[in-house]
Amino acid sequence: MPYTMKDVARHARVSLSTVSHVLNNTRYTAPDTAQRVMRAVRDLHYQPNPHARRLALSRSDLVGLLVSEIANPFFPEIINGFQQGAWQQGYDMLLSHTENDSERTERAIRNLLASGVRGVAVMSSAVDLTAMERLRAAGIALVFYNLGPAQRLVSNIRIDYSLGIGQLVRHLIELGHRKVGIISGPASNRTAAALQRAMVKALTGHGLSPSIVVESKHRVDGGAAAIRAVVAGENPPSAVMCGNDLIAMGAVSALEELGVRVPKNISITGFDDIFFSHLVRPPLTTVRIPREDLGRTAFEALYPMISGRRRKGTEWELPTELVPRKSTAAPRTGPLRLRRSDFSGTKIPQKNSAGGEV
Amino acid sequence: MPYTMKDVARHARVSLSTVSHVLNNTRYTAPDTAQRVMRAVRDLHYQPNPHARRLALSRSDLVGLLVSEIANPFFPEIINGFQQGAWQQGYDMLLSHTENDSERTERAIRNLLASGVRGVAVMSSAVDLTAMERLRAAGIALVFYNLGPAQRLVSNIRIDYSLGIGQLVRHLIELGHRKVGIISGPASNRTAAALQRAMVKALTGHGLSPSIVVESKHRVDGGAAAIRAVVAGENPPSAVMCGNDLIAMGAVSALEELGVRVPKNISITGFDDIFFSHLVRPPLTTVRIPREDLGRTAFEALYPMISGRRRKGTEWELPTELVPRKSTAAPRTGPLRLRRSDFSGTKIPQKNSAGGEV
DNA sequence: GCGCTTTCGGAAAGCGCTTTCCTGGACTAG
DNA sequence: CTAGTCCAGGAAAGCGCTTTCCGAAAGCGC
Repeated sequence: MPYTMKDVARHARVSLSTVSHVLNNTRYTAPDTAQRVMRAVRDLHYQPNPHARRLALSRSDLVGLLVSEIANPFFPEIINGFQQGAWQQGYDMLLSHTENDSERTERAIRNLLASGVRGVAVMSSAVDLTAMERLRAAGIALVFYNLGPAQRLVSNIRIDYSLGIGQLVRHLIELGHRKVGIISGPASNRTAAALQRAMVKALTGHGLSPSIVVESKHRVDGGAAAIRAVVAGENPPSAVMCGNDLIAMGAVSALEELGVRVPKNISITGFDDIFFSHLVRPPLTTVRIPREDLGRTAFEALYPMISGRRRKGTEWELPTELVPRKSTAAPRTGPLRLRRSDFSGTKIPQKNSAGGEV
Repeated sequence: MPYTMKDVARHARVSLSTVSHVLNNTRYTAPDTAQRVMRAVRDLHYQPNPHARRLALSRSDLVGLLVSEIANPFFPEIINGFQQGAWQQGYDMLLSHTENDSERTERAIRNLLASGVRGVAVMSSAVDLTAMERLRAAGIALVFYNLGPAQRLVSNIRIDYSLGIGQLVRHLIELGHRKVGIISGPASNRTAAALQRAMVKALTGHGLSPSIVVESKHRVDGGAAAIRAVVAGENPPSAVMCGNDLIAMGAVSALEELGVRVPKNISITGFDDIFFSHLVRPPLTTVRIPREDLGRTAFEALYPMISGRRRKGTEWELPTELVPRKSTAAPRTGPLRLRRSDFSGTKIPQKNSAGGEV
């Protein structure tokens, strides 16, 4: 059995309340009394019981982080950044993942609620907003990702897609591309829709419009299917911008099966700059979202609301940035030749453990 | 403020204790009384306060999962499997990551201890064993990964490397390889050492011995550096088995920079079968560790110890299996030609956010 | 040196739950 | 009809902490 506060009090020859006050800095205590307490704490390796503490406070030192899937390569850095921020302020993180499953989401929300988290960062746009409303109704601060506007107890972090996408489009145009296609994420996904708008707008800004727009799941298999549709059309584009890196990877794989070389015959770009995007062949030209910052910012956005400083949320914005690699090059000169697919290439599993839906 | 048990009791016109007993099934209650209670629970959407519960029980329904880094692609499936298992038995998971940082580890352990977890699965071999002893001394059940033997409160899950490695070596030999090199993980890492032994033993079983053994960090940059050392030697091997997939990916990248084609000029194999290993070019021939099972088994191993059924730990074993893909082929016929590295290839960051140290 | 304020330690209630102990009533047996 | 036996449900203590309130001692001005 670990030591309790009573043990510390006895050891330091003070009362229970004094120990608590010293530990929490909640009222002035004579220096040598405080010293005695601290000594006792150290001597006994005393650790306050967090459950008792939370019960007594009837509010916790917990903040939740809700992601869709742990296995999604988009999240790890966010988790780290968030936790770092939380720890720095003496908060603890409760990590929940929904796996895009309503039962699991339900359970996660209940858990969050019952644990008395002070705030929750919802780093997934594929999450049910009415469930979120339940949290807010319970007085829990929220921070969303690409949802607006800020309101009471709700902050919002907007990703400035236009910045990175602007650079990307300029990059493609400088390479000589004039026919650019888009494989975007599912239209039902807020983030994917916003990204697609940014892409179209950037093209329009240069007097272009997308030669084709295809929708795809944010996954490798989706990208493979989508690119087949793109190149099957007559006069396919010389460059395709994908809604995330996984789509792009799937596209590259499928193209290889079709005998189309990337970037020689067609340029492909990703989005997110997940860790593996520099490992695939060719390394992906993509746009980076500063994900560690995103996690840290998420906590920063939560903090004023949960520490009672300012209940009203605020808007945050994070930039994006082009990361040029090897999957883009000057456009091909002749027409695109496809090899009749013989299905001898890499099998791409239909259901991947690591999707990319965020 | 959420409803409390008192509210439920009032609503159901029974006493507090009856509610508790009904909820926990801890003594016989007349059917209609129980019904009334359950109705009240549903009507109020009552959720017990976990902190109060844990305080009262002075033991929690928590099990810890300790991993080294969230960002490590080795862990996501393990986390999922473990959580699944825990939830099924009504336990909750506390996820901690050490980031291979002693301060963070210390904090994680303290946290686990203070939260009163009943057991901890330590799914990282790069973790300080004396710290683990502290947990065990506190009566917390442990399950390790590739550490033996089982003892009081300590179970162990052994990965049967020999199975998959045996298949892998046979695969290489059938392709015609006779000179096989090894790039293993750091010798200081239990798991890496065990894997290396399995590789050597499998080769020996076929009358071969490794033509060269190089040690590397379990990371992409380590693999790149290691393969350079391997091919720099005279008469380099025609196939190289790597200690994990990241090493293999680094090796493939570095070889490409050197103008060496994989698998045409040299065969490279990985280990772990992380998600991305089928996405890199060429898709990696590797050996799969059933990681979701591993996570689930970790909880299963913990369960008898924490439920008081059996304090003594047990030994578990999980198989491994060859996953043949495209990074292996018949050996080259002529000598290995290197292009003088012009450093124009992909830059491989020295410090990756996602290492592979487990 | 007296009455005032200030300072700081301690007692005690309460957070929401579990669990032991007890009691009042319904039943059974003689 | 009475004594003994069950059985369902309630009262209350306690888990380890926070926080309010109280009071003793010290400090101060006059």
